[in-house]
Amino acid sequence: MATVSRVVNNNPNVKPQTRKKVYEAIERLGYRPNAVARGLASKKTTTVGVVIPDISNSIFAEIARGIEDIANMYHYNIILCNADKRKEKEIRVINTLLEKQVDGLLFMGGTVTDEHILAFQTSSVPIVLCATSDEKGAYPSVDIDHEAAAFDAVNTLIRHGHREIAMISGTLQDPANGYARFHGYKKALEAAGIEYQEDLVRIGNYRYESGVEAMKYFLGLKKKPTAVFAATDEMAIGAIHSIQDEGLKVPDDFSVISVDNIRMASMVRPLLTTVAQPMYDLGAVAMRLLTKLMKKETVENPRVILPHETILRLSVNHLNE
Amino acid sequence: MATVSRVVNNNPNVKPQTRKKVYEAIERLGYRPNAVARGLASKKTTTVGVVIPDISNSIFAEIARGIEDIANMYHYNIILCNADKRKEKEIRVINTLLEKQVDGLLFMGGTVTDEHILAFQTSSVPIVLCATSDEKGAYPSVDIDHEAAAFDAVNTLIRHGHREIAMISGTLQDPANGYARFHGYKKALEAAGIEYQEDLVRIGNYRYESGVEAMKYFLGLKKKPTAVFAATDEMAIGAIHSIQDEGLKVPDDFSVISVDNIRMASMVRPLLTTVAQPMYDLGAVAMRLLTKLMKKETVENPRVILPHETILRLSVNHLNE
DNA sequence: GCGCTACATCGTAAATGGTTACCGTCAAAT
DNA sequence: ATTTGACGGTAACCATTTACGATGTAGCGC
Repeated sequence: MATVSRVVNNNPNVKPQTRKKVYEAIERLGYRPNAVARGLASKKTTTVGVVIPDISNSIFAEIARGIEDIANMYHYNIILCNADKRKEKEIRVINTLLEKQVDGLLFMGGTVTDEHILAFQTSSVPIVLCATSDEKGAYPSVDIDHEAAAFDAVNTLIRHGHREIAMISGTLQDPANGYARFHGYKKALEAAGIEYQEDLVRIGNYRYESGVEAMKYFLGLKKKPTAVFAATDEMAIGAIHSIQDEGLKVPDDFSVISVDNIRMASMVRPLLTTVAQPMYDLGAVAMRLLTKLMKKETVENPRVILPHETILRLSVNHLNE
Repeated sequence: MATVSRVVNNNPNVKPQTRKKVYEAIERLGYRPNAVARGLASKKTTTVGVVIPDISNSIFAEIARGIEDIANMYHYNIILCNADKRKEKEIRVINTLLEKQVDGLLFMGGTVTDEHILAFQTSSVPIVLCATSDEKGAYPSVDIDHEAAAFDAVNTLIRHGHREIAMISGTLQDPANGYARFHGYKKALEAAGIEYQEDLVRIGNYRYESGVEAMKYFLGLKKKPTAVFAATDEMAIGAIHSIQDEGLKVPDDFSVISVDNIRMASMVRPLLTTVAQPMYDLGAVAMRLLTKLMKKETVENPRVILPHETILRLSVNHLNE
């Protein structure tokens, strides 16, 4: 028994000849190791839990792909749970994942509240936050600097001569895509000495339709902006179509910029100028970090901020050109 | 011990008073049931394996969402494995999933070859194919009728007066999105007495760019088609933009139709006319079927074909209108 | 009131399929 | 002959489930 265990686990302490015999028997009997029994005995399952808001959202799907690729590389499997950013569902899946004895946990979600922390604390396995972070910074995380990304986006608008800049924001309750990006907008305005005007920002829900709606509102203003910054690409694309549906042109009549760089950004006309967030890498780096933690390697910086990059395409113009 | 097991599993054979004491102890000790040990003893893991070509592909992501929702409803978790339609990776993940003692397997992939069948046969748990099916029809599956969907798409073009209809196909090696849809195209042509012309079909790789390329080719033909059928929405959108980039109009100069109905289809101008495939439902129904199989319920029809529906939007016009 | 039966409740121990610490054996080297 | 190291076997252990048996108690007939 022990010998079989050794050959299956590639333990060197077994004579090649015996090893061969074991392999033959395995073949002959159609033996398949039972990972559950192995997990019980070894206290390792080589699976990690991933809680994700919504796998059908292309951003998270891309992150998930990064996670899975790296997990696979290190011979982990992942258990995927959608939680829709609903707190009580998040807590629930965290607990079932922990019951399943995952070797580590990757958490993606909007906000991490005190209740989340409480759930995390009952865990004996490492946890890393992906595309979020906790207030206190107590947990390892990987994310981008949303505020800086938004700042850069608005700033490129400003550098193109725009001063009447509207924003289609997410809800301010959302710390990353909402609050932080909105604050980046405000700061960029402030840094350029432009006064913040409340009626130049609308709150959307990140979806295409809400971008269309918000833009309709701006189009109806007596004093129209010359450019709009959308918190996400999808809303930006909605805004572009809203503009075009009125017979106006992007970027001639309005410049549009946003943050994300989803694939669709290069599948619209005009090609969307946006600040890219490295989605695949967010997942990949988070998973890599988790593997280190699971191996109890010491990691220098457990809170990593990945760089963003503004991608100049065709939806932004110099004003009066 | 047995009593604790009983209360944790809601077995009625335990005095309410004892039950309460157990709950108290659980609370006090912070006890969390170990699902791995439970799995070993009960031979059930309440997790199912899902092999998927690519989770970052929006179609599969949507299917996956359907799978996960239903799985969750029946208290299963899912282990997600990307296999990129690469046979040897598919076989590999099937085996590791089986080692992990999943209670069932959901397989999505391009082709199911004899080697797949061989791997399936070693399984003691039910397997259902989703968005594919095997030649012999030996395994439960849920899919749409790709050929009929393509037929309907081409037929609506024909009913709009078009007779010079190009196709942007997928590779003919791919049984569903490739071969079947191509054959639907041919049959629709044939049924309308239109001669099939080889230089009116181009093979793409399902991606936007290949749609752009293929359309460029058609645009360069001396005798241009008046309409194009793309095997997938993404290629259709590429085609639309290719047309627009030449200063031509959809649908005035060219009609465009395809199959899929991804979200992006209603996020382009003009809104894409397409034959909708119920992606979420494909996943949901497949998972529901699997739950029945896992419970050893007898199922009337293990090979389900979900209906498709052609969605008339704005990318198709009557010819000479 | 007694004895018996039946049932509810609970505990015991085997089983699940591995890993691994520990020990014994054997052959080669010193 | 003794030491050493490679190799293989034994058995404890992992945290549950579950078959089975033990215990206690209530109901019933007499």
